[in-house]
Amino acid sequence: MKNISSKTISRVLLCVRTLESLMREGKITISSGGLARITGLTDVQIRKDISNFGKVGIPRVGYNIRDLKTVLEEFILRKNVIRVILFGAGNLGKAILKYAGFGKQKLKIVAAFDRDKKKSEKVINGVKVYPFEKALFLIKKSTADIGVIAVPQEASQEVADLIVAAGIKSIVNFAPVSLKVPKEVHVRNIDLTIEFLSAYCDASV
Amino acid sequence: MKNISSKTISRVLLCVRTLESLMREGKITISSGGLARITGLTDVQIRKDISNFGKVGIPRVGYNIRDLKTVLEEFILRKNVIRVILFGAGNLGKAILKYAGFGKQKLKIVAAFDRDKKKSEKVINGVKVYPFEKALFLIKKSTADIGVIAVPQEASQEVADLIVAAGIKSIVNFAPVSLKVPKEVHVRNIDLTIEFLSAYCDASV
DNA sequence: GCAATATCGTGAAATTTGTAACGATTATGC
DNA sequence: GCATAATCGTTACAAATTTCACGATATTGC
Ligand SMILES: NC(=O)c1ccc[n+]([C@@H]2O[C@H](COP(=O)([O-])OP(=O)(O)OC[C@H]3O[C@@H](n4cnc5c(N)ncnc54)[C@H](O)[C@@H]3O)[C@@H](O)[C@H]2O)c1
Ligand SMILES: NC(=O)c1ccc[n+]([C@@H]2O[C@H](COP(=O)([O-])OP(=O)(O)OC[C@H]3O[C@@H](n4cnc5c(N)ncnc54)[C@H](O)[C@@H]3O)[C@@H](O)[C@H]2O)c1
Repeated sequence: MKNISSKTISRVLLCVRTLESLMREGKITISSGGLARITGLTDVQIRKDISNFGKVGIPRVGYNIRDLKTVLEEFILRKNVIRVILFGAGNLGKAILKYAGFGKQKLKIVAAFDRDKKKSEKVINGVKVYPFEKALFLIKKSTADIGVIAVPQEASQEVADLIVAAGIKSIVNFAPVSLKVPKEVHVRNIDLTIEFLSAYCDASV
Repeated sequence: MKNISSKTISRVLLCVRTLESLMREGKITISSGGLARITGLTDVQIRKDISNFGKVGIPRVGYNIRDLKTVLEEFILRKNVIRVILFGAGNLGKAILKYAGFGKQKLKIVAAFDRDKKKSEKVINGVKVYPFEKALFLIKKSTADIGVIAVPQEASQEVADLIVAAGIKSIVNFAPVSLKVPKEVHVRNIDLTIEFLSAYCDASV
C-alpha cells in the first residue's frame, strides 16, 4: 500500500465521522461535493484521499455511504477495537473517562492509572483506575494500542518511558512538555494552551 | 508583515513554551540547535521561523532567551491578555475551567455558560458560570477573543451562531461536528476521537 | 437507444512547506 | 591581533501537498 500521509489520515477520519452521521440520518449515497460542503474540505481532495484505497465511487451517483465507510475504516483502522490506556485520572483524565463517544467509535479505554491513592481503586464509567505502581505489570499483560498522558508535566516523561517500556507505539500527550521517545514511537501532542493561542493567532495574524 | 502560516505559528508557540521553561531553569541563552533538540523541530526550521520576526540571534552565541520570547510574543500574540469565553461546563468544560496553566500563559477565561440550571450560577476556579440565555447580552458587552465550544454536538451549531453573532472571530470546537460559520471566522476543531485514532493510524499505517 | 449531464478518478501544474548549503558574524584561545 | 570554531540568517533547491483540467462512466429524460 502507498504511504498514507498524516494529513490524509485526519481528513479520512473526518469523512468517516461524517459518513456515520449521514447514516444516522438515513442517507444512502453522497457525492464528493456533498461531503466537501459538510466537512469544509474540497471535493477534489476528498476524491484524491479516497483514491488511495481503491475505486469505490460510482460516476454520476457518488459514493454508497455504508460501503465507503467500510472501505476507509478497513484500510486505516484495520481493527475492530483500538485499546487505550490512560494515565492520570485528574480533571482532564476524568473527562476522558466519562466521555461516552469513544465507544461509539472503535476506541475502548481498557485501564486507567493514577498515582494518587484517593483516585485509584475506583471505577469510572466502567473503567477501573489502578494505582500507578501496578502499571507496567498490568500493561505488559494486556497489550494496548495507545497510551494517553494526562498527568502533571513533571510526571509526563516518566509515564512516557513506562509506555515505551510496555511496547506501546502510539502516545497522545496532553502535558505541555516535549517528550523524549525512541523514533519508532509516535507522539501526538495536544497542548490546549497552544491550541487556544493558535486559534487566536490564525484568525488575527 | 509577511503572512505567517498556521504551521509556523504552532511551532513558534511551541518555542515560546520551551523558552519559558528554560527561563524557569535559569538559562540565559539557547541556540537554534538546542531548541531543536528539546522541541523535536529542526534547527533550520527554527531559525527560519524566527527570521520572520527580525534578527534576534547572535552568531556563535545563539539567542537570548528572554529577548527571543519577547520578540516572538510581540509579533504573534500582540496582547497581554487573550480573553476566552467557554460554552458548556460539563466534564470537559470543567476540566478546562479548573486548569491553572492557562493563566500562566496569556489566556484568561472571562466567562462560562451552561444551559443546565444546576451548573450555572456557580463559580469554578474564579470563573462565573452564567445561564446560557444571558450569553449574547453578556458577550457583546465584554469583547472576547476566543469562543470555546464544549457542549453536546446537538447544541454546537447554535452556540457557534451565537459566538459569531457576538463578533468573536476565533472558535475552538471540541464537538464532533463541522460547524458552518462565515469565512472571516476561524474554527479550530479538536475532536479527541479523531486525535486518538490519528495517533494510532500514524504509527501503524 | 441516445444525447445530456453529473460525478468519479487521475496525471500534470502550481503552490506550499521543508532541507541543504554557505557566506557573514561573533566569541575564544593562543 | 589572528586563526578557529560555533552559530546565525538567507538563498537556492527539493519534497510534499493542493489545485486544476479533463477523460471516463453511469444515470436520466426523451
Ligand atoms: N485540564 C485541562 O484543561 C488542561 C489543559 C491543558 C493542559 N493540561 C495538561 O493535562 C495534564 C493533566 O491536567 P489535569 O488538569 O487533569 O491535571 P490534574 O492535576 O487534575 O490531574 C493529574 C492527575 O495525574 C495524577 N498523577 C500524577 N502523577 C502520576 C503518575 N506518574 N501516573 C499516573 N497518574 C499520575 C495525579 O494524581 C492527578 O490525579 C497536565 O499535564 C496539564 O498540564 C490540562
Ligand atoms: N469529555 C471528553 O473527553 C470529550 C471527548 C471528545 C469529545 N468531546 C466533546 O466535547 C463536548 C463536551 O463534552 P462533555 O464530555 O463535557 O459533555 P457533557 O455532557 O459533560 O457537558 C456538556 C455541557 O454542555 C451544557 N450545554 C448543553 N447545551 C448548551 C448550550 N446551548 N449552551 C451552553 N451549555 C450547554 C450541558 O448542560 C452540559 O453541562 C461534546 O460535544 C463532546 O462530544 C468530549
